[in-house]
Amino acid sequence: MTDEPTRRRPTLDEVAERAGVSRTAASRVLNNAPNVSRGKRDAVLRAIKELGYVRNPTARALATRQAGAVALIISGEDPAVLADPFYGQVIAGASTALEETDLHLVLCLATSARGQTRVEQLLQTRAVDGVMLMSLRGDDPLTCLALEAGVPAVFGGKPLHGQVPYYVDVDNVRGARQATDHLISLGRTRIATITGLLDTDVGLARRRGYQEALTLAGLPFRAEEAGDFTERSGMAAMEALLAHHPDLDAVFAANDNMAAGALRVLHRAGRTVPARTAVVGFDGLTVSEFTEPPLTTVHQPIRDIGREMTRMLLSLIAGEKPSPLILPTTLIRRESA
Amino acid sequence: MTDEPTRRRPTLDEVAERAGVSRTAASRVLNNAPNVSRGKRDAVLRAIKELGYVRNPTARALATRQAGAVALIISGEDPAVLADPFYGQVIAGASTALEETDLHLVLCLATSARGQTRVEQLLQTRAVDGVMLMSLRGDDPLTCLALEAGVPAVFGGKPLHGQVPYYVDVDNVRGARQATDHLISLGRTRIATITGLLDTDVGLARRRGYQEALTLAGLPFRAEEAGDFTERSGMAAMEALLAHHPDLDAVFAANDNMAAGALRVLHRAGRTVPARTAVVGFDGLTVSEFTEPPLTTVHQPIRDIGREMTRMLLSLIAGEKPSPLILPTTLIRRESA
DNA sequence: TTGTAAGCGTTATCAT
DNA sequence: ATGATAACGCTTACAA
Repeated sequence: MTDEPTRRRPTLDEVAERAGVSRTAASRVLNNAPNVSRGKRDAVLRAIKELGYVRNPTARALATRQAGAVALIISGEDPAVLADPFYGQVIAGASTALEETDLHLVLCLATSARGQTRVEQLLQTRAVDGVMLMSLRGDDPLTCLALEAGVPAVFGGKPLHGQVPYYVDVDNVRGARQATDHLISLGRTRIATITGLLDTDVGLARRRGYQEALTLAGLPFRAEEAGDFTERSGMAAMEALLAHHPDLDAVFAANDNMAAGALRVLHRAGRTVPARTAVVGFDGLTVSEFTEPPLTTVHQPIRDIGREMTRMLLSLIAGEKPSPLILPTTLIRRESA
Repeated sequence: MTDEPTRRRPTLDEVAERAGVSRTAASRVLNNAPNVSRGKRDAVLRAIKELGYVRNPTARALATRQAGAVALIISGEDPAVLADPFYGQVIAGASTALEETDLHLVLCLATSARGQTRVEQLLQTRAVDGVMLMSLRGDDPLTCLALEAGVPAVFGGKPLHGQVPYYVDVDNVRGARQATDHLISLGRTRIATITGLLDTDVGLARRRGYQEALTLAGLPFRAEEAGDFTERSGMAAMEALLAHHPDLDAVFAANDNMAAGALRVLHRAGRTVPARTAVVGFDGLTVSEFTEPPLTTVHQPIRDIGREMTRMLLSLIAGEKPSPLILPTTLIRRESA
């Protein structure tokens, strides 16, 4: 019972010796290879138990040339991006998917010069068996770096420029149209939008969905203000919209955070929601249930995005050629529109 | 310019050969050891550049017996814990602190049986050089496992049972008292609380702070309802409180999420905030700025918690004996109380 | 300052 | 089925 604080842990050789077999045989048992007799297998298993052997993952990694880990790389201007609960969901999805395997998840924030550098090193040294990349901005050098590094890479959301072979995305254009169409079906005719970052595919796609819906409905009114997906930017954008277009009767915000910011501004401006101004968000985060009023929003299956990115990456690592995946969005009607 | 898809990468031996020195010398340059002549160093550096050498972290790890990574382990019932933006902040803090080093961050969710098992393996195989553990429940086996595994471990928040030598925490009792005292100073006398999980130290400590404040103020009124830190539980708790104590005039919720849930219920019940019922939360998450009305809350420096846990772990890994750290909380006055 | 040689703890190859 | 033997790519005494 008295465990030494740091006793050297047994090696496979010691297990083999104790079991009276070769190290090779012991290794075979560990990797449950077929070609090992019942007797020896049992002996090895017993020795492992008696010695409390655990295999050294690093040595294994060196010999197999597999890192035993994949990375989730989150880009952005600022570590504060993680304040967005969106990422937590992606991480949860990825993490759950990895539980089936024996791969670890390493998390990288490429949100500073130093962070970028470290990600580059990660890619070049092949410290992981594959990478998932999220929230890349338009000209993010990471896109190329990842592609050129030759490690399996899947993207969360299409990067803005260039083609990437493997990605998981949602149909942002369609989602934005669902949102806008809903507002139109409510009889709104002066619908504004708070866009996301316009140097990202999501930002652009959601704006396009908004524009298409209006065009198809033959509505001439247009009013756009750019945000950056944060609540604060949503407030600023809403203030600007109100200043320039006091006659607007609805707003489509490109995500829930910005919609929440917009709601505050509308409230302070004394404009009732939805009576005077209807609001629709995008994401379906928990926050959208607890704004006042609760937000009508376009739900995207965020956990699934993380899960599917991971599965796609595993498939890629296994040498397959998976197809890109587009997940569906659904409109959730609550009280804000 | 035509890079082969998978060309074998040069080894240190090849660099050494090219530079016309021993592998040992090359290794010394890499680890910028002092004992290597200017001339050889330059030659090695040049060879590295010409060959595009990057050192293999796995081999290095095997030789140095250091994994080159630390883990952040998040416990809980359900991967959904990550929906709480709280963790994103901790991760951001940890990640930023690690940028200074060459350690990677591996993220583990011990939120399922499988997840628990994998964490155990992580600990036993020493796949990381140290671990940070968060949100441990009262009898979480992880506490002991981590302690017994003999890997450097720092806890985020004191575990409920037993003593742990290294942890970073905030003064939850004091924070809760700040909140409750504030309500008292507002003239409220029938102050209820929505507690957090009562098998965690945070949950208990914040309840204690609430109780102490009332006792010191000589207020007899008590009304408690337990939540689990989620918005939904905050709603349920608020409903129960309203049912049993319709005369309450203030609520201290043990975190912002639950406070947000409470606000919704109060609103639906037609009780104005703060006029009829004042509300104070805890955390100071972004969400607290965008509830209606914005939440008065006890801010805790979440990013700093992540950062300090990391620093403490690094210090521990370096063989030092850091002292536990208690970070301060501050009351942020907004409109809800 | 420099290099030789011996690890680090596995897995993979190839006879037997 | 079995076991030597040679990788895997780096660090680190120890000796010169």
